[in-house]
Amino acid sequence: MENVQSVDRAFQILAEVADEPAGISELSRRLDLPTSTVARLLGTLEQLGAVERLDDENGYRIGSAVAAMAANVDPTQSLLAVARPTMQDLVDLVAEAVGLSIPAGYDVHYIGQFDCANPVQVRDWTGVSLPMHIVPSGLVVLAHWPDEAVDRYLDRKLDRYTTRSVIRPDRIRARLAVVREAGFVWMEEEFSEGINSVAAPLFNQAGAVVGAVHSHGPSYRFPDPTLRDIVADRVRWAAAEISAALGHVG
Amino acid sequence: MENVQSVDRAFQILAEVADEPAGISELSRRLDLPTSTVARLLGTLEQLGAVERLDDENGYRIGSAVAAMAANVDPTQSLLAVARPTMQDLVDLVAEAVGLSIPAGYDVHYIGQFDCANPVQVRDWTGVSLPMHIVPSGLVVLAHWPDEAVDRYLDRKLDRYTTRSVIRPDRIRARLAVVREAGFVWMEEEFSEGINSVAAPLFNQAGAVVGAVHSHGPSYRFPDPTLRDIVADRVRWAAAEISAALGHVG
DNA sequence: AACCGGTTTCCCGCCTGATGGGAAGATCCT
DNA sequence: AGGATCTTCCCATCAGGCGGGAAACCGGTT
Repeated sequence: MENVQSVDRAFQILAEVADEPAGISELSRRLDLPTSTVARLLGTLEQLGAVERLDDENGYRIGSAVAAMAANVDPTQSLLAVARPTMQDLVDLVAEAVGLSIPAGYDVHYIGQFDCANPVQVRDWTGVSLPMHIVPSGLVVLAHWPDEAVDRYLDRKLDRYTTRSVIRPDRIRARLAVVREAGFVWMEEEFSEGINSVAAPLFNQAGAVVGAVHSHGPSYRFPDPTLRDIVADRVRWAAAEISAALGHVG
Repeated sequence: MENVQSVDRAFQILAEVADEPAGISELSRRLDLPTSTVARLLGTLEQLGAVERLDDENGYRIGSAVAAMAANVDPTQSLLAVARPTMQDLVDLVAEAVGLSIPAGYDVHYIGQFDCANPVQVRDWTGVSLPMHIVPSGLVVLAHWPDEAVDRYLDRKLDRYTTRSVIRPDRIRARLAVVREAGFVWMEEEFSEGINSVAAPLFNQAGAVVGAVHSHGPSYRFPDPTLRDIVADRVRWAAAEISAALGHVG
């Protein structure tokens, strides 16, 4: 399939400008296009509201028309798209599969997974929903809910998935306090025999928890006892990175 | 300034698809373009990730690449862009100036105003920040904060702006309960002599309050006593509309 | 199986309109 | 004032976008 050159180039420019604002000549250098071409395309994009001129210095930034269109994107896809680059980095950093999930009622819903190169790996849980107290992705979400909401969650029958599942409300509460403090949590074979997992929470611009990043692998090799803290740190780093991309500060 | 035709058309398509998903021939009819042209442009947009094919039926929806780029838009601009069409409708419905604000610490920050045709109008407050208890935009935000946060807010010196300003914590608390119930609030000359205002809260996809819509006008004519409830209803409608565009459900 | 209205995909010759070089203008340093 | 670096404008050239139309495709109906 052939592409329309000018549209292709317009989006190259848009992507570049979205990444960080720039002027005509800088873009022309970065994309290796004639300045006049970049100027013309930018002019068109500006008139469409896809880019806006910076008021202080000269240059362009991504415009509000893009935001207006993005409002109609499926929020799940949107989160995935924002998270993708960081998730891919994380796969390399922890050398195990990493996944993304969002809260859905009393469950966490797995919306994406990025696998590692290792031939032995945990199956892809994308599309599956699980109770929050059973998986670390759920626990980190729960840890940032208001007390009343947590009360409501715990005031129901809590399923056990393995012999190691923690289902006593008071013990879960104690865990939540620890999680809030640490910013991540490890869970070992509490959801399924043979799988360990670690997760950290994602926050949006308003400071609300909107999902979680996790990494999981077969318990015989994950986590390597000497790397336990390092892996957790990297997952937490990825979560912070994605939160920042969502507009979260601090 | 001349525009690049193909880029222009690509964005027409994108805007149309963002508004609601559609197939090639439908778009070609709506935009009055040859189907082959629409097909070619859509093909390019698809490859760029700007649109995605619907999996069930045939047709396209807005793609995640747009969301990824939109992540870097200034959130203020983004909210304004999403709200703009509704705000403009609201101006016509209430025949007074309407404005948009976001919470910023203990203040609300006015980020945009749309004026009415009337020659006598309230000045544009864009860029100004005011304490939450002084303006209805603030009160509706406060009404949806967790109790602890409200406690912290009220446990400070609360400024008075006019003789009618309400600054007693217990009276503010009582108001918040009413606001939570009603979904809007009127305030008359509590911020400035001669200005009345009504506001309703905006919620995002996660259900958190992210701002407010208000309408304000000179107290000698606004609100018309017989239209008081109707105006409030319309402001509430606009807020619901914008919240829906932000992904809020219910 | 053959038909049919709707779709999407593909092809290709035409000529528009995008392209890019270069000049002129603007802006900012030193 | 001069030079460096940017943006804006102009214009001849021809690449490449254009659109008509044919072919393939897809469900539903007889």
